[in-house]
Amino acid sequence: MTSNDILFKALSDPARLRILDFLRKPGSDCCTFEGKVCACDIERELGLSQATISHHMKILVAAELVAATKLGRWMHYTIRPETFAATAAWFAERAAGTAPAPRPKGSVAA
Amino acid sequence: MTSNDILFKALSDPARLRILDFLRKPGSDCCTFEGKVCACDIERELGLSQATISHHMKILVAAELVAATKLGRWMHYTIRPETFAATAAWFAERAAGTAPAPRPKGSVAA
DNA sequence: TCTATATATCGATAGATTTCGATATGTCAA
DNA sequence: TTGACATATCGAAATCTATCGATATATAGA
Repeated sequence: MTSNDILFKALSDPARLRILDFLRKPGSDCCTFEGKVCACDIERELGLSQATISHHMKILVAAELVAATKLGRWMHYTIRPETFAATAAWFAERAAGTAPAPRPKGSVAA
Repeated sequence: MTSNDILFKALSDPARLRILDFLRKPGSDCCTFEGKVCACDIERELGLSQATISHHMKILVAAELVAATKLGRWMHYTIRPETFAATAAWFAERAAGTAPAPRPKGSVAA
């Protein structure tokens, strides 16, 4: 599996897309603080079991879409903008029809 | 299923990613003509059965990643750059951390 | 240390997905 | 119309995935 395979597999589940959306605009309940969202918030937002949320977060972190930091008992999650930016470039490249190998540097249309 | 779900599911299979790559830089064999690739070329390139390729192409077309045109007995496939551009914007939006709803028009960082 | 809480892991199950061979459909050329 | 070829669809097998309850691990507080 390439890292692209891992990335797109991570994005290919509706629950995980909802999690990414929630990380962008979390509510002001519970442990959420300064855009850092804890797992229990996500669990309540999605209505899935704790085990399932833990599983999804592991996949999102492995795909480098989300960063995880442990604060005491809580895990706090945030979007990783670099990965989104790199993926935006991947799509922009293909939208522009340019081949990946023989491209002059700096020409990514992102 | 939203159209994003369909799109990301279409991208979440290694065989389909290889097909998208091949559509960008097809060889000069067989029916390939002016960047239009026929199903038999893809079949030979990937080493999968004809039924499997047909299945994958259906998914890529449904996700609007690929356009299909029938020429006589042959199906010719091409990348749909609009979809890649729109998806690039989707990622760029999230890389920039902007929310989708209350955003002034024209501020997408793509 | 003991208890409560937050998250991770395990094992199982239901449902989805990939893949194939077989067959159907559609199109061109005799 | 008939035969050959390209692609689509069908039905089945194997594998993968999402989900859960149960349990383990880790941390904070008493």
